[in-house]
Parts: sequence; structure tokens; C-alpha cells
Amino acid sequence: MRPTVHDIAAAAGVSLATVDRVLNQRPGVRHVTREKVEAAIREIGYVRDVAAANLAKGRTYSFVFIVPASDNSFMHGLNAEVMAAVARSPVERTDIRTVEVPAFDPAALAAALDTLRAERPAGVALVATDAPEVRDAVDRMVQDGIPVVTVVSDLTGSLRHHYAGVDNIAAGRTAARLLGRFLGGAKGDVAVLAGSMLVRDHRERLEGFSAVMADEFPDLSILPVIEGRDDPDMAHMLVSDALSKRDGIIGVYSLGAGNRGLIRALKETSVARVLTVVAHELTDHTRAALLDGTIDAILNQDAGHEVRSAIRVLKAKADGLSVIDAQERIRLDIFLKDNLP
Amino acid sequence: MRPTVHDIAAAAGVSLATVDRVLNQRPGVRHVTREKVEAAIREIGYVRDVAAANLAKGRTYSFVFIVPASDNSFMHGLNAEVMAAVARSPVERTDIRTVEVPAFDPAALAAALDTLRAERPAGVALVATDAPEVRDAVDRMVQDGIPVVTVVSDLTGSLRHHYAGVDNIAAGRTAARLLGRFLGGAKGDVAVLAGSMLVRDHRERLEGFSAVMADEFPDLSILPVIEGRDDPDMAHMLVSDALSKRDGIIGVYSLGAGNRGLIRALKETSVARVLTVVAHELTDHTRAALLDGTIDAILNQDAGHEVRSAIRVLKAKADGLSVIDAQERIRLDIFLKDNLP
DNA sequence: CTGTTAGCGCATTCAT
DNA sequence: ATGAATGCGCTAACAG
Repeated sequence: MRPTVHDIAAAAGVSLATVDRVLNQRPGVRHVTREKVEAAIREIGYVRDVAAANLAKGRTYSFVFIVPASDNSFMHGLNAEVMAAVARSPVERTDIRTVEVPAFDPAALAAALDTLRAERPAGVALVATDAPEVRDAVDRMVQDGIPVVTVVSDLTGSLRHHYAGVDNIAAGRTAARLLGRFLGGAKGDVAVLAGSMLVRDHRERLEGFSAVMADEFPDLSILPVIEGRDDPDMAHMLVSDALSKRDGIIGVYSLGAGNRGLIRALKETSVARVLTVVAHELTDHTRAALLDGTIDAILNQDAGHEVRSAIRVLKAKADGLSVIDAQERIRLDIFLKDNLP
Repeated sequence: MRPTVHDIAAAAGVSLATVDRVLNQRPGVRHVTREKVEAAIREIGYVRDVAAANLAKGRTYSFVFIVPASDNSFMHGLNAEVMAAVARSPVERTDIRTVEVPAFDPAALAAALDTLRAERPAGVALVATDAPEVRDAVDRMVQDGIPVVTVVSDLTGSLRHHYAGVDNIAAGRTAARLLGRFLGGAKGDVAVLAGSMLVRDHRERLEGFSAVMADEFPDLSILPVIEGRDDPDMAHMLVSDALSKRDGIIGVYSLGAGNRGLIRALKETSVARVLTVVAHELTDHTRAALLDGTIDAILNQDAGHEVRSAIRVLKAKADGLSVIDAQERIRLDIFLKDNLP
């Protein structure tokens, strides 16, 4: 049998309560007594039974997800995953709820964080908007002892405990190599469609993409970035325009959302024209486009994994446990038409 | 508060013991009483607290991993992951151990299964060798009420409860498309290196690969499969031989293990010769080869994920719980030099 | 400062 | 066929 608190109490010649006090680093124990107990813990090789501890505590951890109120397929998917987690939450001694904030609105996000802080939840997960005021609000939360993890979009320079999302520079680099290799040494222009250069993920993807393109595919030149604000209609208009004006375009990299519009624009171009296209995020639209050949590869982040990972990390943080790092790494999924889930 | 056994006992007007009996479908309850209790359970919306149940039971589940004694990096990695799980196991009320059996030896595997069955473990995970005797042994185990999951390589047609591994047909198809697109319309031969056509995963990868090659890349012709038994030395010899004899080879698909030998052979070929190479399994060797350009893409299955998934499924089976399907899907990782973990 | 005691939600004897 | 009582490993009042 594994050693229990009783064993260590016996070994140290103290009572259960005292053992519990040192185990949970609570005050009210003389230094010598504490040492004695700690020695016993070490010698016996005790490891706390977390399940039993949680049962005794009766406490259920309340976590909050702050998500942007964006109307695109990816965010809808993310929301659905959070809801699925909410549905499972009673079973896992957690109480999860979501708070919606306007998208790309640092002030609103910071305000929401500050309001939340007063309620002292056991942990907070947020899709970060990269701005100083948000970073400060997050830092205040962390300094108040509340675990914070960022999801999808990170907030570097902040004190957040963890980031559950993909490496966006690597994503951009990967997109460049796929596009470059698929184009097999052809010479021409590459159009890049982004949501907004104000968002950190998009900037990073572009940065990675440009770097590899410059280093390894000098025959391909990147046109000025088209900013479609993740809006299907705007993306459609801008891409159509670009395609009609520049017939040197042989490749397209869509690094943001709003792919519905891009796909429409692509389908409207001359059938004689062959474009190689790499896009981000697997949705119903991009999936269909991949299958019918309009898109050649899709880079994706698994929202379900991100949400589950965020919760695991928050829970581990809340009861002082460690996580399995490899399990919490969010990978960049690459989908061709053959390996769709 | 969540309803407990006490609540349902009160609601049904019976004792805790009776509630427990119907909850765990044990005999000794009159039909009417059972109905009454079941009604109460439903109305109250009771869900069992698994942690508390396990605490009360005190039982620790003993799981066994049967792994082939293969001397290649992938199997070493798999073993390491199982060992990591063993290290974590005391914390999770599980007792995991491994049993090694000779690779590609159906009789030995079947024998090991039958021996194990007598010990009645709480669950078994195995890397299956696809043979009737193995399938029968697995079926006997399942019929004895022992949960069984296959890892890495499946055993279709058997009664195993779950398969923790990638879709190998999809993997082969993906390899074909990557190779075909990377070769960009060139004409030539493609060499295929496999471990053994006796294992189902290798057969399936070849099947998927051949299908896409035939359908979509008619200018590439697949040479007869080289079987290297996942052995580096044998692979080295056979691949060197093939490369020297056929100078029409412009692409290589390595669908098994033993890539150490393949890589050596590739590096020994003339520097003037450009080969496009897709291989399976990320190991130290293949990672280095990807980075130095010897290999162009690596398809991978995350052994850590597979092991953790197998354990989760086994545990869920053992205490009659359900799993999150999406979480247990083992994806096909595609690594280019830019998105290595 | 330290110890006693009573649960947390459930499973399991042992009576009845 | 049913119920009362005890304990799993740990925490948290409440006493001393």
C-alpha cells in the first residue's frame, strides 16, 4: 500500500492535524516539529492522493473563459468546445463559465479582467488581444494569485502562466515551405491575405512566411499584404481585385479567418488559371475547398485540444500539480485532402 | 450541490446499501425496489463521483502493455513513453507494467496474451501483429471480460475495444500526395521501404500510397517494395543496392522503421543526385535528416499520445465511463523542417 | 502550538 | 431482500 497521512503521523510522532498543516504549508507549527514531519514525509516516500484531498475539500474550482464575440467559423468552433467542456465540468469538480467581450477591443477586455478579478475565480483563460492595458490587467490578476492562461493568441511579456496555442512563426514558415515546394520552382507572385496586422498571431505568421520565402524561394515574390479584417465579403472583394489586376499571381497564403470570401473569389477566377493555395483553420468551408482542389493545404489548430489543455493547466495550477509538457503542446496540424479527420 | 447517494436513498425511501446495489447492478434487489431507485436516480439527475468511488474501492487497476522487442528508435520511444506512464501510475491508481515479446512473431504474441489472461489484469494494450492466432487470443481475452486496446498497429476483425493509432491508409495517401507534389510533375521511379508486409500498418500505408500514386501521379512508378524488417542494417543494404541499380529513382517513401539505415544509404549516394524523400516516425535520426535536407517530410504518430490515450481508454473501460472521442483520435503529424516540436 | 473528531461520496462487510 | 455501520485518504472545524 502507498503510505498515507497516518503513516507519516506515526513516523513523526505527531497528529494528523499537524501533518496536514505542514503538508499544506499552513502556519501554526513549531520549526522543529515541521522539520520532523518533513523528514518523515521524505523517508516514507509519501505522495498525496489528490483525489482524496479534493473529496475532503469538497471545493469545486470555478474557471472562466473570456472569448471574443467574433462571428467567424473558428471562434464559433472554439465556443462550441468551451461549451462541451462546460457540459463535462460537473463531473470534474470544476465550474466553468464563459464571458464574451467585443473582439479586438483591449479596453473592454481589460475591464472584463478587472471585474472578474474581484470575484476571485480559481483560474481564467482568455483569447488575448495584444495591448499594454490587457497585459497590465492580466498581470494584476496573476499577482492576486489567480492562475491565467492565454488561448489561441498569446500575450508575451505578461505574467500569464501558460499559452495554449500554436507557434505562429512556425506556422508561417511551414506555409511558405509548402507553397514553395508545391509550386516546384516556378517563378511568380504570391498574394497574402490576412485579417489585420494589429493582431499578434497574424503578424507572426507573416513574419515566418516572409522569412522562409526570402531565404529559400527567391523566385517567388510576396505582394503587399491584403487585410480583409477576417470578413468574408471584404476578403472576397480584395482578393478578386488583386487577382484581376496581377496575372503574375501563382500562389495564395491566407493566414487569417474569413476564408469563405477567399474561396468564392478563387472559384470565380478563370478555370485556366492554376493557383496553389495554403490557408489557415479547418472549417466547413475550407474543408470543402480542400476536397474540391481549390485549396491545396490547410494549417490548423485544434480548438478542442486548446480548451481541454487550458483547463488541465488551470486545474494543475490550482492544486499545485505539474502537467505533462508534451501533452500540453498544441501542434500545428497540416491537412491535405487525404488526412482530414 | 450535486446530488449524492444519500439524496437518492432518501428520495427512493431505501438505504444506501440498496442504492449501491442498483447503481452497481448487483443482485439481491426486488424488481419493484430496483425500479423505484432507478426512477429516483433519473429524476434527481444523479451522476456518480468516480473519484470518491475509486477511493472507497481502494482498488488500483493493473494494466499491461505488450510491446515488441524491436531495436529501432520508434519502439524505443514507445517504450520510454510507457515507462513515463509507469512512473506516473501510482498517482493515478493504476499499476502498469510491460511485457516484451519478439517482433513479428504471432505465436509468441498469442502465447503471451494467453499467459496474461490467467492473471486477469484490468486491461491490456498491445502492438498487434496481424495474424489469426493473435486475433483469437485477443478475442478470448475480451470474452473473459478484460478490456483490450491495440496501439500503433490494429487488429481489425478482432473484438478489441479500441485502437490507439493513426489511420494508416490515410498516412500512405498523404505520403503519396506530398511526394507527388514535391516532385512537381517529374517523371521517374519511386522506391518504397517497408518493415514487413506481415504487419497491418505497413500494408495499409502501402495500399494508400499506391492508390494515390496510381490515380494522381501517373508519371511516377512504384518499384517493388523493399522489406527491411525495420532493421537499420538490412535497410541500409537493400536501399543502397536499389539506388545503385536503378538510376531512375527520384523519390523514396519509407513507411516503416529502421530509418537509420535508410539515411545512411541516402547520404552515400552521389551528391549530384537529388532525391525527394518522405519517411515515417520522428526520431533523433529522422529529425537530423529532415533538418539537413536528406528527408523532405516526416509523417509521425505521437507515441506519448498513443500511450496516454490507451491508458485513458483502458481506465474508462474499467470503470464503465465514456471517453471524449476527439481527444482519443491519434492524428497523423506532418513535420517539415519548420514545424518540428 | 498541537490533537481530536467529524465528515467528503461511495463501497462493503455484517446483521436483520 | 434490505439496512446499519465502518472505512478509503484527506481536510477542517473545534478543543485543549
